Amino acid sequence: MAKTTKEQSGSDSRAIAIELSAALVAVHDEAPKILLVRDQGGDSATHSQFGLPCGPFDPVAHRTLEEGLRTWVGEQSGIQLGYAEQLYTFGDRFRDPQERKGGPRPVSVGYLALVRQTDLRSPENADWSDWYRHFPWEDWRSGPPAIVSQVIGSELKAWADAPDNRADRARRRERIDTTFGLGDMAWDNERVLERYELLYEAGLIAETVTDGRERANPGLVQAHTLTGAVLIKDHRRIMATAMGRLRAKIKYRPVIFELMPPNFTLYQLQRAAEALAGARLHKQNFRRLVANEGLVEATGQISSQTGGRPAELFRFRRDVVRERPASGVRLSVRVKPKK
Amino acid sequence: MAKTTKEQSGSDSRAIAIELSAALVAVHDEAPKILLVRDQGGDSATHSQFGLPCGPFDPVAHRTLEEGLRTWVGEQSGIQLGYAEQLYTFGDRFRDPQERKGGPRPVSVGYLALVRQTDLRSPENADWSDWYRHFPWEDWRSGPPAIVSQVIGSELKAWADAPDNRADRARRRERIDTTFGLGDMAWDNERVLERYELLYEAGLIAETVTDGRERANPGLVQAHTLTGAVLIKDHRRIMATAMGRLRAKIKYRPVIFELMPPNFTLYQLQRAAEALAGARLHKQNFRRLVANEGLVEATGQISSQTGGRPAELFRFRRDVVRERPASGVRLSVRVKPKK
DNA sequence: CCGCTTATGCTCAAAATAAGTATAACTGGC
DNA sequence: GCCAGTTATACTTATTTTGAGCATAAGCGG
Repeated sequence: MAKTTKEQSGSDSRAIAIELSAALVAVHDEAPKILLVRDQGGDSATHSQFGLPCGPFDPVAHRTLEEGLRTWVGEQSGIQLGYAEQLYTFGDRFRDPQERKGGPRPVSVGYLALVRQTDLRSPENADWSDWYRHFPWEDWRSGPPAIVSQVIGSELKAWADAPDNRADRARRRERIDTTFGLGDMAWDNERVLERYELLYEAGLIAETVTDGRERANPGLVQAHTLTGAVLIKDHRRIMATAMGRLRAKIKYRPVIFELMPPNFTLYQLQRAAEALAGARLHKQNFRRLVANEGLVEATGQISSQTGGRPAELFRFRRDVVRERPASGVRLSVRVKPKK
Repeated sequence: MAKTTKEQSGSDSRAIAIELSAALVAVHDEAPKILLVRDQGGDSATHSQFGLPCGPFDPVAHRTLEEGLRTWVGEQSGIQLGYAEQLYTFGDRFRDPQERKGGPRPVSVGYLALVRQTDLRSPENADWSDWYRHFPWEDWRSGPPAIVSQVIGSELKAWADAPDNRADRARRRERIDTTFGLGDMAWDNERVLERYELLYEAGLIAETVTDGRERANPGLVQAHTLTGAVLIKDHRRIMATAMGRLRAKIKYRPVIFELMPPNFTLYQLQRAAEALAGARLHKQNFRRLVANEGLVEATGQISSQTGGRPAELFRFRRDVVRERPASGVRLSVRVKPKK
């Protein structure tokens, strides 16, 4: 063959490799889950063995990018994807440490996919991991997470005070306030990626180190273990993108039903919404909203698994997609815990 | 070199070429504009010579995808991009007719970029073209466009009636109603891509033919000239994606100011919003909205170019990005023309 | 000064939202 | 069987946001 070993191993600096990667999201036991697969050999740089299901795009076998993605996910997890949407294409230099060793430039097309509770098996070499294990600062369901006030807050302040230039310090402080909802700013649950990137720049998560960036604050070695479980390569960034997109999307499209079983109580639905949003919702208003939008219809069946008064089971009204294309679960996020 | 001619010319069926393409949008004279560049040689399949500025991604020269895009746009149009965001990555087989002749699989990362009126020069080999020349059915500023009622409506009906299967016919009718806002459905100005794709499938636009798909209705040869000006390859699809995204985004992020000069009257701002949205807005409510959101501040200057009472000039308040990160020009689209 | 145009301030009703109160219907413990 | 605890569901109330329009202000050309 004309192909040289050099090219096959991808050490041609002009080489590009397109990878397809998927953030598979499900909700189980009131917790949002993401599917991780064990990487063969692991990524010595991040000390992580887990990453998102992914594989190279094959222009011969794959008619579309999405088809390729479905194939890889099926192969690696045994799951036949339902809902999937393209998220973002990641192409920054050195996304993958392998590139420094002469590997090809890795360009990754990331997808968000939603998996129904009922399709939730744990396949070989794959596991459903709690979202918030990787982003502990994103879960505000029982008030401001401890990690924000205890670790992130003070360490970010140190980072903000580091520059010699007064204006730079002000800019950093401002950015911290907006992304983390400090001062008189409100916490915006959609800014997942911005928060991740801020922590990255501030050197508060493990990826900063493994990517060979200068650490802002050298005293933080174990802080990494506090700031969430790491994935290989930049997969945690992809995950942050997926999370932000999903939190935004459930507000204006009825995608949350892609995660629910066929029949559910309104409270189960609310729990799922809360799990994704990372915040509590007002129960009565939530059900009024869902009802008024015509998103669900009663089945007549009753569930007595609730622990209190039995609840009626509902199902998603597929018609709404037709009737009111732009409906979703607009949630008024309440950040303060119930007293 | 180990590279074979075969590989260099890209006729290896496993080859992939990443292209970066940009939809540069501006507003001028109350019309939305998009920058088109002349393609060397033209695209014989579509009989179009124009397309979006684009170029191959170079993993050596380009540190990020966006950087590569900025380089190409600068080279082809002389414009230094300001605001730019990634849109979507297009990778379907045969996006580019060249692929049938053994060319590499073209994967294109599309961007939406906003250009300020003041930066609006017409560069060599490039031209600002009216959006609605390519999507005549999208402009509802003076009521339902003639093309929808006269051509598209009836032709789509024919397409819907074509299948033998009753259920298929119903599905098609339903889809037409939702995407084009017929029946009791409302016109949703964001569904630009869905409308484009429906017309594509129905064989009502030139791309259907050039892509080698079966034509649903062979009597439509000149209808193509009615259904908007074509671009090379799938660039009109990228443009539809950009348009839809922009229409959605101005409602919740203050991106519209990326298109405005530093100082403007509120009516100029409204005109720009209307040009993008393709619909008229209620004037008093628009200014109340903009004022209440704190998006603008008065400059004290007065413009007497208005043709009536002089208007005060305003400027964008950059602070809002900090204070209210999620604000935009929420526009209640009024589709019916003023009587 | 008149008729035309656009700017701007203000009102008013309808709808949507946020935050409750009140009551209903189940469970388990005794 | 009754009570405390738990969840479900109906309804109320105040506030805010929207959609639509009236009225007046301030320029222009004649």
